[in-house]
Amino acid sequence: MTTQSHLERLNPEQRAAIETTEGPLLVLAGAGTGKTRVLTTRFAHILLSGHAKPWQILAVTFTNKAAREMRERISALIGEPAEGLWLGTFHALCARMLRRHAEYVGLTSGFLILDTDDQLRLVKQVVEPWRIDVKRWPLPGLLGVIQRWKDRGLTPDRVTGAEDCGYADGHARAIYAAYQTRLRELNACDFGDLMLHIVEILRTRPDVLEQYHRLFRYILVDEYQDTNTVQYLWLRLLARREGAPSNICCVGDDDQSIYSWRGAEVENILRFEKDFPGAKIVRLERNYRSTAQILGAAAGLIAHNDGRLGKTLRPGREDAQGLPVQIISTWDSDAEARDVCQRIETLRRDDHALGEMAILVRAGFQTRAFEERLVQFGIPYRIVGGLRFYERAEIRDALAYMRVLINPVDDLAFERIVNVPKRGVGTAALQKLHAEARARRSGLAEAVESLLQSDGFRGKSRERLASLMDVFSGQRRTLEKEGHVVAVNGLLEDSGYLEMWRNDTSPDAPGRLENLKELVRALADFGTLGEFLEHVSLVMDAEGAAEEARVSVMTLHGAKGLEFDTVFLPGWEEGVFPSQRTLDEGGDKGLEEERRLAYVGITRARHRAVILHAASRRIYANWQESMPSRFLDELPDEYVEREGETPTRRDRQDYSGFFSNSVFSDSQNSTMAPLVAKRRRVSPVHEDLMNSAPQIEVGVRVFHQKFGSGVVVSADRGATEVAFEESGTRRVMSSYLQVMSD
DNA sequence: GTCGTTGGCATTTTT
DNA sequence: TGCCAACGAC
Repeated sequence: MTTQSHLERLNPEQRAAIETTEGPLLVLAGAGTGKTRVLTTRFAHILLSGHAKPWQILAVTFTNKAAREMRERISALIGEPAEGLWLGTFHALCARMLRRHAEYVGLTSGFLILDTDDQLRLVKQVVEPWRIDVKRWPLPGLLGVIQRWKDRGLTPDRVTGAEDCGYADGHARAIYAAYQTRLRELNACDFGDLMLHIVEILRTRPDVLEQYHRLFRYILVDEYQDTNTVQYLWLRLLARREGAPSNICCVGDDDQSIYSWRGAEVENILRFEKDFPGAKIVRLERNYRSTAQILGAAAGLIAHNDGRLGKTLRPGREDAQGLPVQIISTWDSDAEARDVCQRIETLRRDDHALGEMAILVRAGFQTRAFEERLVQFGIPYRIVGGLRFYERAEIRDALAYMRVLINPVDDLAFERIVNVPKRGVGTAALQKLHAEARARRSGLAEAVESLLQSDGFRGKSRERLASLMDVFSGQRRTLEKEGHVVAVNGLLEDSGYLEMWRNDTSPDAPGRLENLKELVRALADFGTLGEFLEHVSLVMDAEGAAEEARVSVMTLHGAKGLEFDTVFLPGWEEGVFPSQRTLDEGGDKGLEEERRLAYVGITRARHRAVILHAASRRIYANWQESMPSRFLDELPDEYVEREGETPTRRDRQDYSGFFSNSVFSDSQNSTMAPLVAKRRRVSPVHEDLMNSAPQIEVGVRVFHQKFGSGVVVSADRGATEVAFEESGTRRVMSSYLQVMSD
């Protein structure tokens, strides 16, 4: 096996990114520039050229999917299974390290990893002495505050008073400390702790750090732009070795940083050269995915952001000429969905695979409209995202049963299942249980046994709880004798859990049973139940069933890293995209992140990108007028084609009042926009209309298709405020108003 | 303790 | 508009 063969068919930049093995290296990899290929080939290159043994390379990703893909591709390159590598997600790798040194942070190596439900249950307990008004300070928000601190590498003692920003009346820091104490008592970690604890250990135990410095000769990091502060600290601790070069290679794209709200710090990538002196930077700019038009449109858009490291995607393919990016204006969100479906239909007739089309939305609520239409059109689709496999209630329940099986003092799990199926244990009984457990200084399960003996339960609930405890002890014996698959089957059966779903008449019950079957099937792939649970808490994700011929509907965030022949990008309207909330909370930074999200969206497309916006959108209960997104104006004209145009911001002034006595009679039939005019090609008829249009002024009576008649309260450029008779005062676009002649 | 009703509410979510 | 959570009635 020669190294050379792997370096063939790489462009010079990719080659440089692979062959520059020594010293810090930042690979700025634009969308579709062969990032994964570089990462995996680099890994293989280091191995095959004898620079390091497999276990001396640390390779970090964010998602399990990325880790899996990398592992597979490395296997293919080196011609053997890639096992025993330090390759995985930040969290999985940290968990692995933490199991080795858990005692330094007051845990044992068998610590439990909590899911979000557990966290909530725990914080609920912890917060009690503070008598927090949970209406004002919802607990998930409190957990969010704590999580942000953990993202930044702040243990409770590192949180300053000023940081305690007032959530929960300034008690957040104290609650955080108490929460951490409880976790320790339970020998448990939440996700944030996996990073936080190991960083704390590396910070305070030079001997441990030294151990890893000797171990890891090379570090590879994927999606560096998405790292948060703890992750950055962890990498920096590991990479900066005394008297040796920092062989850290970070691959990322500052233009695709879209997770700041989860604690990601774009600054990490922007600062790379300062953090790692002598760093080299390689830019991958040749895009092998998209047509020149798509790249041009995306480049024009992202150029509006400041503070970029700077990178311009160039078409890398010969056949890169293609269609312009289409911008479609529609009357309302229904028409938008209909339009997309019709286009999908047309493409399908022309033999385009449905699996190669995607509808990428800004927010989850947008999917519903598409779902309905797709059903109506009979187009197979799948909603990607939503609840992942292990987040489903039945899976969590089953896992909780398993956790109690191998660990009778796992109170969080026990609390979850003690009354599922119903065993007559409500809040009162639960409180009694907690009291008993506290008194005996034992777990809840033991408290149940104790109360059963002392007649603490009556009637049916006594019977059922006794039976539950018997099932657990019985299946624990089975576990030893016949293994975990048999034991778990027995447990779920005898506890009545499966029966509960069989008796459930709701339409999703069969699906849930199917999921449970799937879960039990997966058990067999693991040697022990403990291994399985570890895997599940860190790694298990919905491995989508083989790529079917379905249109994908997902959020822009969810689409990162994917590509499709055709991408539909609906809802490009001010307030929706860019999202009003981001604008309010994040200001200019927020806007830039939204723009990056738009950039991510466009660059998912290989051949066709279709952007849509609607003039009127139903959000929850009511219709809202919406302006075209400013991003539409930022797309360079030479790469786009506008159709069914409503005025964009740029020409709103010219067009306002434009349609007074007209026009949009057949909004229902037409998937075209209400306005027939095409940009920059205003016909004489239209000009005529424009000139003769009565002015919309304050006090004028107007009519609006959706809101009926009303009186203009204020008029300002395109946006006009109208007091409607039926629906109150609203801001609407004046081009949708007809002036009523008295 | 369970069931039904009401009222608040509603981005993005790699682990 | 539709969902979930918290509360009140049996």
